[in-house]
Amino acid sequence: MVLPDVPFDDPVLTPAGERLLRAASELFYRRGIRAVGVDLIAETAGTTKKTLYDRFGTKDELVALYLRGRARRWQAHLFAHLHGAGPEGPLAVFDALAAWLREQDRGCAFVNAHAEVGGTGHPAEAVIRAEKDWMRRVLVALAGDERLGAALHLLYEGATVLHTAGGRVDAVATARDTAAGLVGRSAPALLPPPAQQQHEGAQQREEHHGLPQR
Amino acid sequence: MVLPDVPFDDPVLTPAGERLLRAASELFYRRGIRAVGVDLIAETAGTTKKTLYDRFGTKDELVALYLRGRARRWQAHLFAHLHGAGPEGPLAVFDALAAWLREQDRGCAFVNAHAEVGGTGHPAEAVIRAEKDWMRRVLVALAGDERLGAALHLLYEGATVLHTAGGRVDAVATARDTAAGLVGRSAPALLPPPAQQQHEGAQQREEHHGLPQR
DNA sequence: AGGTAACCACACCGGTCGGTATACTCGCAG
DNA sequence: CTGCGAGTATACCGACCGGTGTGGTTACCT
Repeated sequence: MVLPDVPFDDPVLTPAGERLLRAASELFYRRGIRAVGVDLIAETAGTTKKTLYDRFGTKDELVALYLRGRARRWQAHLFAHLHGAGPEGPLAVFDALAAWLREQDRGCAFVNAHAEVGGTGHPAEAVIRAEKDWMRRVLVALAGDERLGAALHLLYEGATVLHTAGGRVDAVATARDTAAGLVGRSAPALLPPPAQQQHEGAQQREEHHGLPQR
Repeated sequence: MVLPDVPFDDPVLTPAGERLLRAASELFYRRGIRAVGVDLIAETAGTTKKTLYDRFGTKDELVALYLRGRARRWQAHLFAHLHGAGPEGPLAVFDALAAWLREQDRGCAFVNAHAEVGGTGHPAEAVIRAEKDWMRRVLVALAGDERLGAALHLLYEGATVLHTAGGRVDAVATARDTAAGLVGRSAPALLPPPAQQQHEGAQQREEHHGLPQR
C-alpha cells in the first residue's frame, strides 16, 4: 500500500538557524505562538534577533516552518507505528496517536495554531489545511474506502481534542473501539492477514527547498 | 427526557459591565484571547479600562466569563434544535451544529481558548473541561447509552475541528452519516418509525430541570 | 443632607511586542 | 588579498501589554 507523504521537505538551515527553529518549535508548541516573543526565541537558541530575522525574515514565516516540522515528525512517528502493523492498519493509527499524546501533552499543534491565526491570512493557515488534508488521505488509503476513511478521520480528530482540551484520558481508546466497529463492519474480507507492504510515496512536490537565505 | 444544564448561571452585571462582556466576547472569539488587549475591549464597549478592572478584576476573569457565556448560548441553540426533534435526538445534534457553524466561523471557542491558555492554570481551563464534560453527558443522555454517547461525542468534536481548521465543509454531514450508522446499529428496535414515544434508555436521574441557580 | 455605587476621562507604570540599524569578528572561496 | 556569508553584540524604534491611581460627575437610597 502506498501512503502519501506530507507535502513539506525539510529546510536547509545554517547552524544558528537550526537552533532558532528548534527553540521556536519547543516554545510555540508548549506556550502558544503569540505567547512567545522573538526575543525569547533568540535567547533560548543562544543567538540574536538579528540572526533570526536574517534567516527567516518574519516571525510568521518561522511559525509556518515550525508547523511544517511538526507535520514531518508526526508522519515519521505514525509511519514507524504503521510499519509492520498488519492488516489492522487503520486501528494502528490510534495506537500511534496514543503514544504520541503521551509526550505531546498540548495536543494538535495545527488545531492550536489555527485557534491563534485562523482567518488572518497568516502563512501558517495553508500548512494547517495541508496537514489535515494529508491525514485524511492517509486514513482513506489505510481504510481503502473514502467514506470509511473520512469517518476514521473524524474519530481521530475528536479523540485528539477530547484527550487534550477535554481531559478525557480514555478518548483515544474509545475512538479505537469505535473505529474497530466501523472497520469490522465495512470491509472484513479485503485485507488478507499475511502481507507486508511498505509505503512508497516519497514524492516531494516542492522545488523551492531553500530558505530566504539572503 | 431530561438533559443536563451547563453548570453556569448568567452573571448579574451593570450596564457598562454588560457592554464590556459583550465586546470582549466578540473580540475574543473572532481574534483570539491574547490578540485582544484590554484597551481595545474598553474602547469597543464605549467605556474605560478603569471600569473593566472595577467590574472584573482581571482580564483572565473576563475570559472565563466569556467562555461561560458561550456555553450558555450554545446550550440554548442546541436545545432549541432538539426541542420538537423526535426520537432521532442524537442526529439532531449534528443539525444544530451545522447551523451553529454557519455563523460561528472560528469553530469551538473552548478548543481555541485551550490552545491559548491550556496548562497555565488559567481560570478558563475549568470552564473548558466543564463544557466538554457537559456536552458528553448530553450526548450520552440522548443516545441512552454510555458507549454510544461517547462515540457520538468523538464525531461531534471531530466534525467541528475538521470543519473549521480543516476547511472541510462536508465534515458535519459526514459525522451525521456516521452517527446514523452507529445509532441505527446500536438500538434498531427501540425506535418504531411512526411513533412519538421517546426511547427509554435514558434514565431520568435528575429532577433539577431549571437553571443551576446556585 | 449624606452616602454610595457606577461611571468617565486621563495620566501613568514597567515591561514586552515585532522589527530595524550599526558595527564588528570570523572562516572561507575567488 | 579581498569579498562575502554567517554570526555576535547592542542599541534603538514606536506601539502596545496588563494593570493602577486620581479626580470628578452623575443618580439613586436612605
